[in-house]
Amino acid sequence: MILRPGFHSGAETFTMERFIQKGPAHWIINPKLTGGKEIPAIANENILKTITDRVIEQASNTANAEGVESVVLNPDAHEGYGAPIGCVVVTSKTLMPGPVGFDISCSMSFLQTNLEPAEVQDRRVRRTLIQEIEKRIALGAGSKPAPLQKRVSRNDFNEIIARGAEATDLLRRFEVDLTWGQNLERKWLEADPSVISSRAIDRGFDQIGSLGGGNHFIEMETSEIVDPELARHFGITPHVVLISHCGSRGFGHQIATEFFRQLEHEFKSKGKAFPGNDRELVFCYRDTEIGERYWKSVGCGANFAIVNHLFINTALRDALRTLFPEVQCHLVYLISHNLVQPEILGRQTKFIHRKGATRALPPGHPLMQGTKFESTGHPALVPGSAAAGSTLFVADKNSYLTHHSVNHGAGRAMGRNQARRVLIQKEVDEQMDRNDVLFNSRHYPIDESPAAYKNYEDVINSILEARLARIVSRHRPLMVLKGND
DNA sequence: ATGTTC
Repeated sequence: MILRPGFHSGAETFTMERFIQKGPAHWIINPKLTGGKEIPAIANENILKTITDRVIEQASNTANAEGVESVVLNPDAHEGYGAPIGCVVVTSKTLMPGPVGFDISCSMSFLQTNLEPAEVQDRRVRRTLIQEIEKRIALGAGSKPAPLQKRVSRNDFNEIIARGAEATDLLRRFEVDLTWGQNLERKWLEADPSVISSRAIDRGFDQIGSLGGGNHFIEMETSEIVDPELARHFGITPHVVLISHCGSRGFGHQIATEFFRQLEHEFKSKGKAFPGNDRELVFCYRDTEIGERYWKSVGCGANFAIVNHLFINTALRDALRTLFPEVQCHLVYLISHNLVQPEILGRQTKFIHRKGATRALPPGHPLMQGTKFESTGHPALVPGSAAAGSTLFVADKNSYLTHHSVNHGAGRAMGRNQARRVLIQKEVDEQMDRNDVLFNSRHYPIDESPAAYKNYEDVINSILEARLARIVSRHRPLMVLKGND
């Protein structure tokens, strides 16, 4: 049992169990801390220590919001705005912009190549590849139109946010490999550009095909196959892979900002209290005018993010081709971890909000019917850090505990300001050097240092011990590109 | 996450 020292209640001070164990790496937050709500947390004992009082408070605030039926914390849980990052929130009638996040449909993608690790071992080869990628993909905050973006017209942009990966003629024109579309989730919400503000379109227009900053990244990694049968089924081989993390840039941010503002105004004008007195926990009913607009808007954000990611993968393929003209690339999967989607839970369709949570649907799930993942479940990629690399999972028998989700990463162990205070730049850079991981800047962003994240092995072990998911393959970094904000 | 403060 984990004790919470110095818990204050009125005049007395006592210790209280913060978590109660339900199974291997499976706990609930003590209902006395959550107004009686049962909030599961997936964590081994080391990870449990990273679930701070503030995360518990945010999880409790979210669970007690009108319309919320379930909140679950994954091992990467850490403080967010409104709801913690690394959580799943289930509703039936309400939609919540907080448990989706500002970066609507932020996603991971996994591009399998047929390059041998030996072919990119030479540092000069990797250095050249970094330069070729930088020529094709804008990195960092703001708008720095890249070659692919410059070919996008206003009409193209409208089609991108309306149809996403189903805009096949457009994608063909941009030389996106259309076979990649089979391995991503294209049936999104009912996207409708007519509800999107001109400001959101203006912000997004210059940014399609760009990476962004913060924790977004592109990494080249080696592969180690753990489950040969599943790896073969997914198309994963022991060759070099390119994984990337990016979202909907200023477009999704603007959409989210507008809904937070509108809903805050609506709550205030009706004299309605914010859940947990936190304005970032505002919500709306799906069957209202604003609910309808949010639904259609999130669809547009998801479509932007998908095409953004397809453009990035196309640019990565083209960068590889400059050195390896015959290289073959196959998109294994592209999956969002910031989204609300309708999914069947039990017998009913619910709104599953994943905020920094990766969907991991099991074999036989209705949404997998007719796909190559029907008999296996789909791949769920969990990046760790530029030192730890990443792991590709598939759902295991207990994935129902998290409504079929795993964490979206290692999760921050310290805030960005704290990281800048306590970490030493020279040591961060030297660690990358020791690991022979090349990066695209003079200094690795210190607030993105592996040391700023939770221990990846503990995070992975939490997933495995809880039997949420099992490992298909593991990947170690060779080089990383980040926006230098 | 983000033209990092309506």
